Amino acid sequence: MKHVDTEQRCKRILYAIVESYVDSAMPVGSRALSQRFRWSMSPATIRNVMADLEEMGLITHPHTSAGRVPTDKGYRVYVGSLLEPRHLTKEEESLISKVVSRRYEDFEGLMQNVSRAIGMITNEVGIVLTPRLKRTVFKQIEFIPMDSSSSRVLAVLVTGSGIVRNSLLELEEDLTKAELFRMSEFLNQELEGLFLGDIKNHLTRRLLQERDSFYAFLKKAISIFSRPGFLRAEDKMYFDGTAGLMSHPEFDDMKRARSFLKLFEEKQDILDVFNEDMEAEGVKVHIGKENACKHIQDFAVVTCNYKVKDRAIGALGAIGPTRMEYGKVISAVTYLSELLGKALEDLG
Amino acid sequence: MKHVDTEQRCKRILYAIVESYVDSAMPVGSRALSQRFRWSMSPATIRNVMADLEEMGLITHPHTSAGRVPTDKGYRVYVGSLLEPRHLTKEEESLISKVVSRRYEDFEGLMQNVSRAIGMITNEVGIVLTPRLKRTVFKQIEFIPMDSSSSRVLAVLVTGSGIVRNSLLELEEDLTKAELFRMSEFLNQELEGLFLGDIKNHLTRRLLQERDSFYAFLKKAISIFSRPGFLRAEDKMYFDGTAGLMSHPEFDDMKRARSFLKLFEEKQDILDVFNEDMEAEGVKVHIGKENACKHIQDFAVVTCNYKVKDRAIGALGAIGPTRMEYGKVISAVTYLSELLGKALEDLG
DNA sequence: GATTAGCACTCTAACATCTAGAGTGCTACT
DNA sequence: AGTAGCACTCTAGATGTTAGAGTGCTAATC
Repeated sequence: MKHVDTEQRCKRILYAIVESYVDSAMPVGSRALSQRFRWSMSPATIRNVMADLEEMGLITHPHTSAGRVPTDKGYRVYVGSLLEPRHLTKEEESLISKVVSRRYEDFEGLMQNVSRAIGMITNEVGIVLTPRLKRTVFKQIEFIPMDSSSSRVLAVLVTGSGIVRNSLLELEEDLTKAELFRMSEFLNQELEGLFLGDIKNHLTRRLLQERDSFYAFLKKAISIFSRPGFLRAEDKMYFDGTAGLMSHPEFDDMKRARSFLKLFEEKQDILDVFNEDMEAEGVKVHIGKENACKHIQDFAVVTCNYKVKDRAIGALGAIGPTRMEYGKVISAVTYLSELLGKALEDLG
Repeated sequence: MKHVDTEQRCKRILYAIVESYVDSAMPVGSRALSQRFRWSMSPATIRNVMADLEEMGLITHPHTSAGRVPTDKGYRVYVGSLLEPRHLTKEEESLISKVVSRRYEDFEGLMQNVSRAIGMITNEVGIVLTPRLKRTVFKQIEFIPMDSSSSRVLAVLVTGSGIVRNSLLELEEDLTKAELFRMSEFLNQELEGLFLGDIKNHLTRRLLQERDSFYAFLKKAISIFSRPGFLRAEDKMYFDGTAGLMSHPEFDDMKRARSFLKLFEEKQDILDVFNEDMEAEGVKVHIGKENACKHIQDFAVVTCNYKVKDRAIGALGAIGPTRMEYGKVISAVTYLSELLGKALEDLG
């Protein structure tokens, strides 16, 4: 008997529906699909399969006589088990290397350009989060007194990834210039190569072994690193491609366009998704209702962390309508996370 | 005879047309206007005046039987001679002080919040340019060697407005730590209070008076300030309110929305307008075709410079459809330019 | 039993037609 | 000069119609 594996066929058809819908944004009918398979199945057969898929909740009807559209769950299956991995084409890679010059001038520019590259390749909005300070390694710290009394001091912190962070300290206890100098010398020697997130613990452990005058000195050091906002608050997010996204037909409805743009003004919702994903390995995809935040539930988010010296220190990705070219987006995000990691390593 | 000054009447009617159209986005008819004037003029009279205004090029018809709409020129007359200055309401001021806390934490946040405040008050996109470095005064410079050989040095420049600018220098000539220290000491004493833009000239003048070993030293100092990108390239632009803007009916056409968003991705066109206006005094308004850049010709831009110690150092403003509440926008932009100036002075 | 052809049915998008109403410009009257 | 009246124009919205794409079901076929 010529009995084809029905499960196999279901998959092929779901695959075709997603691809076709992603491509054209039009509901997919049985006839068109049959053509796509070079008439190896009749429209009627396909209709039967479609009815099954609908039963399973993988596709829907907008209305009785329209074609089928994938549901969030449908996309999920597509991404999870149907989509074969692909790589970027040579053209895409060369486009990226044109936008993200290996020889970056400044840190901000690098972030901006990576987000732009993602946006350009995927036609969705590209997003890059700055490295979490706590996950980068300490390299150097210097104190610059801003007035004669040394009560206002500018701390300049340099990390292994070449990030430079300024922080204005208003010190209650007066420190003489000499003391400040001693402080930086001590810290630079003591903390070399430590992760910024581990510094406070390290110093506290050190404290337990010491006493006398050095004890007070260490206390001061710890208080500096304990200042609120000294290591935090650098959750900066770069994004690019909002204009390009407006060409998608899903934004013909202004209300959606507006709520989408609002995401980028409030930022927090997006940051939450990326921060959460930073822990896990590799590419993560959140489709529609899978998102915890309800403002994002109309959209899909693809994220990936990027690493320096095998340690995940930040995240990047893309966001757009659930109807997106997942294959392309995933490969772009993967590629650029590696690129960014390497770029930051060079800088270190 | 009861003959009213016709010029006066023209003005009143143009004024009413603009106000009404700005408010409702609907072409204004003679009947509605007559009502607005409590029937002190008949629709027919108003029609005659309207015909005159159209002759003068201040208003137009979208089509034969539609009401009138102001032209760019009409808005220009309205802004130039009809609009009486207004101030922000108490509510608006308190909204601003909620968004822009007088006690800002960081420079970036201040910029971001000012642009947000403009956006929220005006319902257009608020824009703030960072202070031009060259126009701020020198306060302090320090050099931090990044490796033992001192060939890579991080220069930290602090200005009078509290801006801190980092710049990684790759020095060809090796400078010993001692030399670097001498250099910063010398510069800090020599340049105190100078505008950054004047530094190179100042040092060069100084050079002519000196000779011997100090000559070479000065040469090195000059070369540092001559590095491309050391004082430039900080043309950063903050903006906020793109989401709010999408509620304007003029963006129902996605193509316009897209071209508008593109302005903020390319940035340069907007920067040009603001940079140009920074020289002139007070608020500047560019309406539609008045803009040199053709991508902006569908929109209106309101700009104002902001000052620290009576010197214009940066610019801020708003951008939106030509149909905007010019009175409100102008007062918001004025108010916030003063606020920002003061905030930066406090920081200095 | 799996697949397909055929058919009746449904729904939408696109087009054409019509109408009410708002607005105009002109002319003649006050 | 200002106004009322009137014929005319144009659009937005309502209504009606149709072609086409798509479905689901049943019966025939492999």
